[in-house]
Amino acid sequence: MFSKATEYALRATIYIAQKSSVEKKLSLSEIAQAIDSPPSFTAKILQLLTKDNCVIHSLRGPNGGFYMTEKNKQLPLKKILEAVNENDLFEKCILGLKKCSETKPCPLHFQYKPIKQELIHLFQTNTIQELSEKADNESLFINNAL
Amino acid sequence: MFSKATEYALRATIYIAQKSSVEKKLSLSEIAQAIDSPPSFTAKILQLLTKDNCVIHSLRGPNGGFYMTEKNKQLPLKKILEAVNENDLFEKCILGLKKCSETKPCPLHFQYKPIKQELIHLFQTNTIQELSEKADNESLFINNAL
DNA sequence: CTAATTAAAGGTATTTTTGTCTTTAATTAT
DNA sequence: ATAATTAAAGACAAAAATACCTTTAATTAG
Repeated sequence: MFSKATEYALRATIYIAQKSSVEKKLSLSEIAQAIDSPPSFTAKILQLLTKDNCVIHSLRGPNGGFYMTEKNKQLPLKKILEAVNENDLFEKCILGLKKCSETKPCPLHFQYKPIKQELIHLFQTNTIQELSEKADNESLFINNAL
Repeated sequence: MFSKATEYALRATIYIAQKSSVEKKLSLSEIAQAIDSPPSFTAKILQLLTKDNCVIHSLRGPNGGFYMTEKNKQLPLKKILEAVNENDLFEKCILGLKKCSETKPCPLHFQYKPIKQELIHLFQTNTIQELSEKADNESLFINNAL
């Protein structure tokens, strides 16, 4: 479904939302370990997420790291997809046809349409905060450990 | 969403269902041109689809080519995904977590679940025949031409 | 001010996916 | 039988995704 980059972006952001604040920043190594991702590759993805301070913030130096403001945490999940340039995933034709549209539909177009819209809805309506709260509770998790 | 290989597999199969029969076989070059895919790469994918004569049939030599029996055309789209080993796509966790399950769900698990099931349903209930009939009609198409 | 710490930036390496090309085998028409 | 035609098989190449590593810049603690 998603690329590894996008999966790491989603997991990392949920983790940062859950554990960080303006006062408490998280290091790259903590994040990568928590979400079970390769540190250096994760660094690249976190950089994308900090572009324009859009989704997460970062600060260099001792006690620096990655963090989110309360405002950031209110952003929809869609913002994460935008940051890693995978926002158009759900807009694409499921058969990979460039010209597929309402007026020139592929054979699956109208059956895929409602599903596509549910996916878009899912990422538009859920805030990062909401997801991180779920990850707090019970058996919900975001790492890959046994 | 899908890999190029899977997109080509779906488009090629729909085309073969639409245009071929036991009496009328289609050459690789015709198929690749019709669905706008690289011929040699498409050959590899068609080979997968002919394994065990599962989805399509092929015959070498003059007037040979690829074709489907009426029985083949009654198969669900899912068979195509199985042939190209992308059948488990919809089973996977949307966050890429190996251990995500009903009892150990990721934060998106229960929201993604119904969507996942609609996708599975879509590929299980639609036969190749049904899709190719849609591609026959009106403005429905399966190539990438203008 | 200096040293330590941390992310940013950029290059490199590996793996996977996608795409191409050549040779072989099967089939058919003559 | 022979030549032509077609897919199968397998080697090879290019591109993209993933992963790693080194240097630089920013920040802070002392």
